[in-house]
Amino acid sequence: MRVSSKAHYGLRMMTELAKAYGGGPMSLAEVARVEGLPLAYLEQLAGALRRGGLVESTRGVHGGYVLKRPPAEISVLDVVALVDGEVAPVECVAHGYETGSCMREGECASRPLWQRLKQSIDSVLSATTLEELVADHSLVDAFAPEPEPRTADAAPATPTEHEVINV
Amino acid sequence: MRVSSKAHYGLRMMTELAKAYGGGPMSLAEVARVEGLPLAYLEQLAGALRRGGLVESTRGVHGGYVLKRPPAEISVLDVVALVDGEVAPVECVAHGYETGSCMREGECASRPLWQRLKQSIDSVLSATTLEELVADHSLVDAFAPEPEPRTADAAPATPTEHEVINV
DNA sequence: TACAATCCTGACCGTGACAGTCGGAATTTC
DNA sequence: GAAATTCCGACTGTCACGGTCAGGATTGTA
Repeated sequence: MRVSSKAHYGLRMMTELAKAYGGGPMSLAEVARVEGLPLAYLEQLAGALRRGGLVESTRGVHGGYVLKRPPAEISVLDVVALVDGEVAPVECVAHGYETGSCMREGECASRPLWQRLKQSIDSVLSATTLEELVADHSLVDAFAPEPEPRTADAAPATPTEHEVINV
Repeated sequence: MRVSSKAHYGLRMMTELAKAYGGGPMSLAEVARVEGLPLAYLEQLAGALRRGGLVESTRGVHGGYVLKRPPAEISVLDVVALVDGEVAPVECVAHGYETGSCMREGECASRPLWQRLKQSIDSVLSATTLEELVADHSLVDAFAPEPEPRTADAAPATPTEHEVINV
């Protein structure tokens, strides 16, 4: 139940491109420098994002990458799905699943659960756009130098935010 | 973004124990037979569940495992967390995370997102108990001998179930 | 025209987690 | 004592992940 750092890197790259949106293309070398990520690795991820239609590339001296759609129209899910493959907690709720290939299908007690889980994850990830990410970021820069010290030691669970699921 | 089959196995085992709840202990050999899982592997998982306080074991000829709490009071999250380790999409939102060990902390644009995601996952997983799992299951057994033949060829996605998220 | 900056591709590789096995010890019942 | 069980540690094979490398293709600039 982890987000791969591949996806994480992809997201950071896309965030940079989102910041640069409107201007000229941004080179991977620049992204790698700013974010402190290995260039050669970014090239792979960028390829996936391009093939997926999220970015456009131009070669040559002042080349680089540009978002194909405005940041507000690219969700985190779009990015993660492209670099990481489809997000599905278990094979039988994946997109291309063929009925019957699991056996246990009739007796499987937990499939509805996994479907709920996938729904929930998809919902959260598709509700956040690149625009919001860069917006949050500048916000964090502006305010909140310290992240609000808790009174007592932090409680492990946070049942107070249960309604967060109704996005 | 997958549930390991470790967690899946653990859940299947716990479901069996939930069915057997109220009677005597159930042996792993029995679980392995019924669920078609490798015994030696189950032993590892059972150990984790026992150390985590979810089950109780008795050795010897009629020994086996028993749930320590009624199925209605054990959530899927309890099980997954024990066999799989804490469920956190990314390190910096994990339970034992120490502030400052990430660097990028100030500039990190996506941490709130991961926190939302974790919340969402936790919420779904802790909302389902073992009791519900076995209940769903018997329901499936009782009705629906055939999984309702679709009229046309099955549609790949199921956008009709979007409201499934509001559980 | 040469060169430098880019994208682009495929191959390669080390490490670690996962899934699973094995052998044997300890405990209990019959 | 024998059989059924839990318990434990060590071992292993496979595979995805994270990352590197070498080189080719394309394009702007001097």
